[in-house]
Amino acid sequence: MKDPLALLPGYLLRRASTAVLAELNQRLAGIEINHADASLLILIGHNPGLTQSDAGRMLGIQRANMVPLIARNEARGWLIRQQVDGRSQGLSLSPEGEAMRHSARAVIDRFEEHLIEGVPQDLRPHVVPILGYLWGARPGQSRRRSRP
Amino acid sequence: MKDPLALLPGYLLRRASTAVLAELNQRLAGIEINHADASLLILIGHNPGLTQSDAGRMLGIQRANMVPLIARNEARGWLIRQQVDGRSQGLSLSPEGEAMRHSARAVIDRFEEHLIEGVPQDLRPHVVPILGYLWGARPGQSRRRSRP
DNA sequence: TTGCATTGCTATGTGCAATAGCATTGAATA
DNA sequence: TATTCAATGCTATTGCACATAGCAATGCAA
Repeated sequence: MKDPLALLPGYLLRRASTAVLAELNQRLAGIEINHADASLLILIGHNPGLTQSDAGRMLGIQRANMVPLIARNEARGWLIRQQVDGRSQGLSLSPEGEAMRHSARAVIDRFEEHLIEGVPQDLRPHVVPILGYLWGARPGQSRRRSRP
Repeated sequence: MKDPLALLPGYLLRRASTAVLAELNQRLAGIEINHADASLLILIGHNPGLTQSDAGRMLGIQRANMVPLIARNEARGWLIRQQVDGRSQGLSLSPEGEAMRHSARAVIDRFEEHLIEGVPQDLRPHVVPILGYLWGARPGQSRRRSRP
């Protein structure tokens, strides 16, 4: 009953990701939000006026899939859109959105702390860099591609 | 235009996972298989006679979701089930399944190698352990839980 | 001004994971 | 041994994340 997959970084990455995401969402459910909405609020909070398309690019979400995400957060009273262009809309947080962003941020910070505690102390400084390399090293998936 | 999420392990983990998985599937598409089926074949190849439920537990897939997975791989002529019990079925690979497992394994090994090349040499030994900790440290998601 | 890229959007399909429930079967216990 | 309980494989359904194709309106650049 051995697991021939347990040494494959790709496999471990996927298993770790789903497990970690599941627990994060479980915690975020306590304040009635999910990780996608929380990420959006945090991103907009740090970059008010950001365009819907730009936000999608930074979050790795396609334009088409941004529509329900933005609509949902606007309907919840967290997001405000204002036309900057004939086509672009600048996004910003309402006061309620700002409050929610703070709450989410607190939950996430607590969770990240808990997460890192599962890693032996001497390896902790390497966690973020390694994940960054695993992500950023993907050619064609780079964070700074200009044309899809 | 700064990214306030870029330092969060949980966020990085998710982004890295989706990016890596996408590229792996792209490569596996070259031999007409996806990562889920490939994982199954590799697992069964190393553990012939494994039960459908056991395989699901090892792969983190629920019983209900194993049904189409097994059926698909049986329909492809890769998997063989034989009743060991009135209820359990032992899984094993057909010769074609064995061949496909080898091909998949080769693609995956090449990919993992490519993946690890994106990580600076001095950090490489830490990749698998860190991912293991991030995964295995999840309480309630442990690899060795007996009851769901 | 005319061609082209961008933006936000609709519609749609696919794959993965989760839940609830079911009949059959095996195992443990009284 | 008979009864209870858990496990197995399955159906049916749901929700979510992600992808593609296409569209009208708009901005930009040659």
